[in-house]
Amino acid sequence: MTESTRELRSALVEAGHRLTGPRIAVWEVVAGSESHLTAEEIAEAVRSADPTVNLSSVYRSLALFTDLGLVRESNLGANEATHWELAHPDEQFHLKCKACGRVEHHTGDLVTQIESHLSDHHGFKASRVELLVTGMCAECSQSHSSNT
Amino acid sequence: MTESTRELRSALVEAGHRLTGPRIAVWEVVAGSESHLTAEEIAEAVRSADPTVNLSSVYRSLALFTDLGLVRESNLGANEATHWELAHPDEQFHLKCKACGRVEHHTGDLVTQIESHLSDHHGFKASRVELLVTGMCAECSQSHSSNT
DNA sequence: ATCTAATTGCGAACCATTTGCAATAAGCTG
DNA sequence: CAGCTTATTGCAAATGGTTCGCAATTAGAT
Repeated sequence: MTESTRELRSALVEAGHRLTGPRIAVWEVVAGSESHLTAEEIAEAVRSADPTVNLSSVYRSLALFTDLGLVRESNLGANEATHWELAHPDEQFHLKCKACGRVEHHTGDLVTQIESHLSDHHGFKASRVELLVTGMCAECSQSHSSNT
Repeated sequence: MTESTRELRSALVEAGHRLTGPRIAVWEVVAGSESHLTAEEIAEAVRSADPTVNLSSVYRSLALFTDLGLVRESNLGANEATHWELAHPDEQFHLKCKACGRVEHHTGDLVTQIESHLSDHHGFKASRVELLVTGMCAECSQSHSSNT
């Protein structure tokens, strides 16, 4: 049993759930990936290890992991399927390049600033911040412009 | 013809589109509402003026208006239908109260700060910023806590 | 090894959204 | 105003992501 599976088990057991094959498989995929994956992509990767795992189990595992705070769900654009990734704090937000399609994380204290501002001046207690910035990444801006 | 319809017409004509009944109806609803509406809600309101307007026409009108920059599409939570509202600048972001469900706008320069930071330090040129803060609004925090 | 409830696979259901197509209507043009 | 062309519409069916009901399976406790 890998280290990451051990972590999963303790999280599950603590919340009164069972450690099962499909859950382990889904977890390994999400935990082992740097990127944001759709349920279908996760299912595909899972099936390469165990072809019997069903798509609905993938969805169910992801929903459970989300509840437990193990993974994070995000919408990276209207009409796009939901993407999942390993849980990360709110301060880490998403930068999406509309040219190459890559989605990166960016960490800054700006999100924290927003939270304190809202709390201090407007009595709004933020529990979750979702920030998606769409635009052109440095590399794509270069290649799309005729430079000196 | 109302003032708002006139605005719509010039935007449509300028882009080579026609001013039609369904488009006017959809526009009046969106422009006349303070809140974020789903396509279904818009269709319902439209039908009270003209019951022959079809849901697909509502979708098509909204898609067109979005292209033209007249309305803004937003995801206010995973597994929720898309919501539309009159176009507004990025600096105006969304505050969603998880208790009362209300979605408000909040305007601040924080979004602009993020844009300049990304541009100056990371070469990332933002074209659109979507910021959704979920939490408890001032009123709900009060009523949910036993205060002094 | 046995037992029970949680979990799974499966297929069907669901919901928001999109699409193909024939019928309609907007806005020229004369 | 009538005629014409093409964009737009209504309809119904298709789509795609996600959820659900249920019988079969399996994790983990005894």
